[in-house]
Amino acid sequence: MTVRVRFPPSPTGEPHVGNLRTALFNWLFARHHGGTFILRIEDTDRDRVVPGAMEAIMDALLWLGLHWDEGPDPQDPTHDIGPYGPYVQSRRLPIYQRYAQELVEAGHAYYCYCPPERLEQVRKEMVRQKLPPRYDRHCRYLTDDQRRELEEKGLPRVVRFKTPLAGETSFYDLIRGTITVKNETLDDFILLKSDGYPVYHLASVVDDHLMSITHVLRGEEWIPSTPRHILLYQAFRWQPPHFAHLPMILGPDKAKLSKRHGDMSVRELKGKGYLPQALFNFLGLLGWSLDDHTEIISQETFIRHFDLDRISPSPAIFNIEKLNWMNGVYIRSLSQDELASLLEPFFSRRLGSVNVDLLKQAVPLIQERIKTLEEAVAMAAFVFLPGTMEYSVQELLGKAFAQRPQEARTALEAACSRLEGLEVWDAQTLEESMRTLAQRLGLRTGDFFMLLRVAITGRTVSPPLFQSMQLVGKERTLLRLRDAVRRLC
RNA sequence: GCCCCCGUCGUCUAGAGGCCCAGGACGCCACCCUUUCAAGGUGGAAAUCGCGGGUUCGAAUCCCGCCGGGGGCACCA
Repeated sequence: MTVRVRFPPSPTGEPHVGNLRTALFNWLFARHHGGTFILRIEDTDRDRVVPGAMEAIMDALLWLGLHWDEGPDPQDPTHDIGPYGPYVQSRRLPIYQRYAQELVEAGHAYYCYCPPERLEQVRKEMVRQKLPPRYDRHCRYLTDDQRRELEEKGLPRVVRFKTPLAGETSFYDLIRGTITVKNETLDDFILLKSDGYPVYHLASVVDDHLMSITHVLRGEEWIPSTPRHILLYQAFRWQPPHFAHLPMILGPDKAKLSKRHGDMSVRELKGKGYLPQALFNFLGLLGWSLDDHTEIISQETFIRHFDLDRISPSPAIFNIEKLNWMNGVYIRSLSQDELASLLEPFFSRRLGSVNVDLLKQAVPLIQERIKTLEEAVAMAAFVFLPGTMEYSVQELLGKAFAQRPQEARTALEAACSRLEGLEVWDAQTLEESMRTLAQRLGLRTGDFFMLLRVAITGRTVSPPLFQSMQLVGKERTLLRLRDAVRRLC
């Protein structure tokens, strides 16, 4: 039997790394086993559906390189790819209604006419008695006459599952082993809402069966509802798929990742300049390991080795520091041209369109200094900015010249006249020239260079000075040095 | 309140009875390199394997209890 797995997001907002990790593990599992990876959109809650969210999810998957074999067509999401469609649940309503009806007829489900207010009341009363807040099964025991009467009133109704009152339900989790729950702790959950839409439990069980899903790999927050799903499979007389509940990804506060952790959204990460390869690698190691020492792992290697037996059952905190490091590793592995073209949009967004050729030349100066693409802008802006830089006199003088600003001025003036006469303007010449000048002035090279650095780049931390000067060019370099002199008058 | 899951350095993890007075990685500290910052190199601090009982010649690894953390309990997924 070939493996068929699915990633079933609900389009209710920005996808975050937790969602993406689930998608990644499903994708890796499918690829490793030569199986099929399916994208299914679970949009059965009309109130929570956010316009554009479905597109955002698809963009995130594509960005990471997780292409699906079946699901909405990325070119045109109103169409489907694959033989088991539609893959958007709101387009499958009649199917769920038919199966709900079947369950009612088979005596596994019943209509419930209880208004929300009554349910609320019941729940409150349960809590007051320190009992789990559950439905009291009122409508389960309606007589035929009562039922007919309510039916004639035309009251809105839902379909509820007739959960067995006794016994227990268990399933084998591929990561955690057997998990058993007493049926008496379960209630008669809703299958079909009064608006005719199915609830998750029904929709996912029906679809997983109809789509021949073999393995359900989902977050561990689903463990408590899996017994209900098992009960549904039994009621339908269907063979349930295998289950594996993945460890959750937690925020730094050790709580489940949610909208509250806004910076963990894929859009945010992409916007800050994390590379998809880095995120892929990082996420792949959150709950899974290749061995006891390998950290940088190619997509091919992941596919070759990924399996469920090396997934850890315990939750993991999303450690952005490690992602930063890993992103730096991947940035350094890029070619000059690749990095330049990735950097281009970040620069032009902040500085207006930039000279791509100049950017390409600037890449070697920043490549090993950045952890995210976004950082490059602040680090290399001085290369592209016209005119003088912004900084304080205090920064310019630093500790070395704080007590002797006149010496700093003299040094800068000397640098100006020395540089003016320079015929060749490359890093090597500049360095030789400035080194001898520092010696002549009796200044420590470090102190003197820092003066130049702040004047030319506007910062006390910058890429190597002379390569920077080379890129900035003679004209702007002199302009900025003279400006620095002026500030010291 | 009830049910379920989880528990090895701050964090991600290796470990499936002796190879472990616990290995790797991020981060942190120091030194080297060095015009700043990085990158790179070398070294270091950092887990009494949540706690307490067993089982065993021997336990991070098996069993029990406890504690702690998290998740679930909707006409949300």
